[in-house]
Amino acid sequence: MRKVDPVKHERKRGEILDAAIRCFTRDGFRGASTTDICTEAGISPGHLYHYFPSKIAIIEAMIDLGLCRSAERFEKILTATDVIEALLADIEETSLRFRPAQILNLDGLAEAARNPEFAKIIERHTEAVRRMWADFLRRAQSQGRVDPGLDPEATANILIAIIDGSRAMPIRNPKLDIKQSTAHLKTMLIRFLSPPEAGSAASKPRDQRASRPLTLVRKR
Amino acid sequence: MRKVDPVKHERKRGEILDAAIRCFTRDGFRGASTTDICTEAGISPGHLYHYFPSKIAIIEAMIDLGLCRSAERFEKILTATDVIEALLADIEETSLRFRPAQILNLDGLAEAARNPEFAKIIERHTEAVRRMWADFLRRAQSQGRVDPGLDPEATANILIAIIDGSRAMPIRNPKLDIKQSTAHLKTMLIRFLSPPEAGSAASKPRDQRASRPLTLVRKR
DNA sequence: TCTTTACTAGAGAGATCACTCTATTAACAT
DNA sequence: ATGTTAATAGAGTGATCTCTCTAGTAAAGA
Repeated sequence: MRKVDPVKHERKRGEILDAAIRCFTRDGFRGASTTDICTEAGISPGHLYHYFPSKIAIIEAMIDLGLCRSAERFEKILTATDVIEALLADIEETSLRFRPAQILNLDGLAEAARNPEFAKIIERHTEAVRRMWADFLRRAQSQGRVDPGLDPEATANILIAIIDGSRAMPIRNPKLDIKQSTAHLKTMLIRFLSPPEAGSAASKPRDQRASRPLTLVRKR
Repeated sequence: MRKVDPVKHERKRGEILDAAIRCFTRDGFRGASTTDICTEAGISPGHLYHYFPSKIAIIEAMIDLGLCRSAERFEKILTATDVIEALLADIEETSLRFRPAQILNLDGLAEAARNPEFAKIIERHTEAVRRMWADFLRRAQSQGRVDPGLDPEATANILIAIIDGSRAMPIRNPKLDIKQSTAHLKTMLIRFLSPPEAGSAASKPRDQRASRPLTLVRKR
């Protein structure tokens, strides 16, 4: 009897999934057809359905993969000491510059808005991310980096909303000045999150004072 | 010879458009078919194409209508004296509570991300809204209500991003506490926008001091 | 070596989509 | 009253979509 080789099987599945991600990024969940995915992956329809039971299964696998990756990214962020710099670096790299993240994020949210199964996945993911941010905020609060008067969960919600919103920025304005936008986001976050003691001077110095004691995590 | 009655024609067009909006809200731009729209409007396909040359034309008309309505909403906001309260009232009513706005906004952005024609429309709209917010911010700055150190255009971009992000919040978390979220958004906006002089006290008093001199615009 | 089963191809079924074409009815101008 | 054209219906067209079915090939265990 011949047995299925799990390693080979998983590798092939991964290849198909990558092709599918390219297609979905290019044309959207509804715009990309299984035929497109087959062409992109260089396989036949029968072959595709040997690895995935349906189109929605491909999308779900893709979302799971995306969630894994964003969790990994988050772990990396968590090693940083400064919430604001960490968040900004993440926003600039992933939200403002990385097109697929912008598109798939929007597509996923739009789909979740009308597909209950999809919504479940997004809600679960959001919950996980919120918990991570809230934990981090709590830690930052106990270290005096973040205003202890802010509710961590609600603040995490707002941070997530800011990330979502920044993903829409380059779409709304393709000529967006990313450096300037990042700088303004930084100002906003510092003023929002800093403990009140740090906010007692004039506008510009206030920003500096709030961010100086924190380590930078710029990736480049 | 019989002439077309522009009033009657426009009224019928409007009815069909309303039906289309309901369909697009329910199923998305790609998910809603012309057959669905016909059923919803109670007309035949031939009839639909008597009023609109194509499906994309219906969507464009819908977006134009949305832009008109958001411009109207904005005019109303502009009559308010306080940016922050005005923005918050708008966010709470339109973004956090009004489902169609959440869905159609996401769908429109997702479509714009891959359809250049669509992108043009969204970009034009965004530009108009940004100009409105920037004007308002400038006025608020000259009145000492908003930190004059903030660049109005860049700040407007961020406000738009916040609005976009808040529209995703109820989708990411259907059990969202809207009151609490509005309160946190308010804290964030006050700390972000207030002139530096207002930010010299402790956390809670700071919020109060920044918001007290401004007139409230609560709709209810 | 031989059998079994995974791997792979591709035709095509059945549904659905955006849209067209033809035909009928109804309202206005003369 | 009558001709002209708008308003409306609905069958149908060709394209495309997801997914199935049959069948051939290759590899691993007996």
